Amino acid sequence: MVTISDVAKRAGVSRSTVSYVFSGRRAISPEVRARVADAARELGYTANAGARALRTSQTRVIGLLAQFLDDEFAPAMLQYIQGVTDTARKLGYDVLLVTDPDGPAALRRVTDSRMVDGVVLLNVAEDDPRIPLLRNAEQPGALVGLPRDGAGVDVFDLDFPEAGRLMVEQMVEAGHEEMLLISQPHDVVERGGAYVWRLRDGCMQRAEQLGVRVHHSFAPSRAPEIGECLHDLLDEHPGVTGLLLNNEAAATALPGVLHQRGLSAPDDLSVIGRYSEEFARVFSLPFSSVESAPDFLGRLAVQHLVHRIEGQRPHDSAYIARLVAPVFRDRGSVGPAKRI
Amino acid sequence: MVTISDVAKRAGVSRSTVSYVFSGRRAISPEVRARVADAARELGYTANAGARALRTSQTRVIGLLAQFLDDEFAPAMLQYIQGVTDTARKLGYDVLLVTDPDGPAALRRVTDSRMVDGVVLLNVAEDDPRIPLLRNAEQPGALVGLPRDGAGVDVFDLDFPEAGRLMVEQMVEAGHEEMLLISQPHDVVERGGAYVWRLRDGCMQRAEQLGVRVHHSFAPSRAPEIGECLHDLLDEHPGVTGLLLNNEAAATALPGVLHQRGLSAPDDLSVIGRYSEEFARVFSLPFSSVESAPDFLGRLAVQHLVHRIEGQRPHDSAYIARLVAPVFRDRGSVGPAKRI
DNA sequence: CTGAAAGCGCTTACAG
DNA sequence: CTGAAAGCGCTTACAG
Repeated sequence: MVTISDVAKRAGVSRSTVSYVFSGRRAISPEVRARVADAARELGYTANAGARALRTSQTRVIGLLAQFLDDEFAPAMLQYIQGVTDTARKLGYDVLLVTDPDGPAALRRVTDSRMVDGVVLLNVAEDDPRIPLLRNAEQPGALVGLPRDGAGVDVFDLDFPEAGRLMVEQMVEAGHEEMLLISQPHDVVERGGAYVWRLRDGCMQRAEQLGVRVHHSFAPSRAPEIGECLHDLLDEHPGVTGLLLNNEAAATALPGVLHQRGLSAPDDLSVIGRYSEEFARVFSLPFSSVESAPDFLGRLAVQHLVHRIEGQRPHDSAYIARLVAPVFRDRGSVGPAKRI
Repeated sequence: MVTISDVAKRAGVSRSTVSYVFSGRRAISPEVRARVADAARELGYTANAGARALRTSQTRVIGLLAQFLDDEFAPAMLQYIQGVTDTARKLGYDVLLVTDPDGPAALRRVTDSRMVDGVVLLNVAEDDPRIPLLRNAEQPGALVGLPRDGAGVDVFDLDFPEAGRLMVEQMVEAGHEEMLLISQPHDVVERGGAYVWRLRDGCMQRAEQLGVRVHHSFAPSRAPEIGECLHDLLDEHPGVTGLLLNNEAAATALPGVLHQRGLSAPDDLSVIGRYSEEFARVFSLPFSSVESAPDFLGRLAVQHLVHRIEGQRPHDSAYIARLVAPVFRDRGSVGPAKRI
């Protein structure tokens, strides 16, 4: 292994000079600079990350705590992860991906041991047990997902109530008066997945204001159960003319279900989902949707986290809670209301 | 920040004793052990990862080099990543997820700086430029994917030629004589994605032996292009009674295409895909398939890597190249041959 | 413009 | 059974 001493010896300078050549924190004569650069290149020198971390208390690594839960849809999670890793790399950080089912233990491990300079939390629950730990950690934290108490961390999430309102408005504008909202499984709510009822409440509130009816149901997030459930729900609600989906698995299963029933959107039924453009593309989903912006949220979280890490924003300056406005993406699946 | 010195002071022992209590590498009297444990707990001590790495030359981190390429299907990649992270954690390792588009630079960065104890490479190309670098690195490496020259690293992959043969055999057994194999886009082959032609050659060879005909076509890996392409291919090959899919996007788009044409499997057309059980579940794919075993391959790679890291297998002892036998998963989409 | 030295927080051979 | 000391490879205040 080649160390800074090897480079110094070969270039005929001190170790500190080598260090300064790389950091640029000191004026170095052109000749010395060149000698050092040559020596480093010839020997293939790269600074030892552990030594540098020990000395500077900086690892240039961000911890990403993500879980692939049974009741959530893994491909949807992936997009947040991509947003985080891509942005981190652009800002010069690597990502430690921690998927340990015991989130609090994993968080403590990576922060206490100082493996990371900051942490991004995904799958945030309303009373997420990781948040108090993160608040007490010396590293800053950013969440994707809105908890009850986001003090001490920066929070980024989709404005789910607004997403719910938007869905209803789009349907009502097209003349619908009876809709069905299909949410994630109730397990997600029990686990503290607040986005489920936040979107639902937005729907219900707007529906009341506009004098229309929205039924609500939790539904499985796995195939094939979700398909059967969709059939049952359609049977139970013959008056429904519009479907609102806050459940990615339901969105992916719906084309097959409609086919089996000989229905199509928007001719027989209008549909609006809540998922990202990329998700729609990957799953060839033909439904209009409210954009969930996972890549954007991941990017925001990392950008603000790096700001705090690098001290542009002091550790205790005002914390952000930013709700991203949902955007409606029209794919033509909302038409006039028709009883099936 | 609480260090080993703080614990030593509080427990009234030397720093070395504290260290030995944690490592268990030395007999410690029960009283001292208890005092140290109490002090550590009270102060919330965790060893500094950078200091430990510097001293021991071990980080307990595995580098995972993965790319989300446009011409491959991201949700399929995810399963390899899950296999790797889950297994790593079970064996006591964290995972540094590196998705940098410049693979060689990223690999050099994480190995030369000693951020990781070993590396797993995904998206392995036939002449992957990362492999010579990995061979020269001091850390061991494991690949998921078969390169032309796997010397110096452990290699794990599905036995793709056998997968191709198996697909043909299953079809022929059901009476099919004219099939169409739909592969990943040609870009993947150009990039060195050897599995594409390995599976194809297996198909073709077995087809010749059995005296049947297999057409072949590259197809896009993105929606909606893949859907149109499937329509065109079915138009072009009216004599085909069996479809073989080595293209995940094609598998996910096919149900919609069949529906649009008023066809169903296996009544009108028999279908066999190449994807994992989990993938079939997530995308509700009704087609029989040859299992691609991403979780198993990820697990194997990590297990062998950790073996090398921990010295159970010396760095230069015989390298493994293990091809996992494909398994046929019958979902009932192969029936008697019928001209459409 | 450059160097010698201290010290970050650990682990482990050496000594008792 | 326990401690004092060396040293891993860096960076940076101190000194010139």
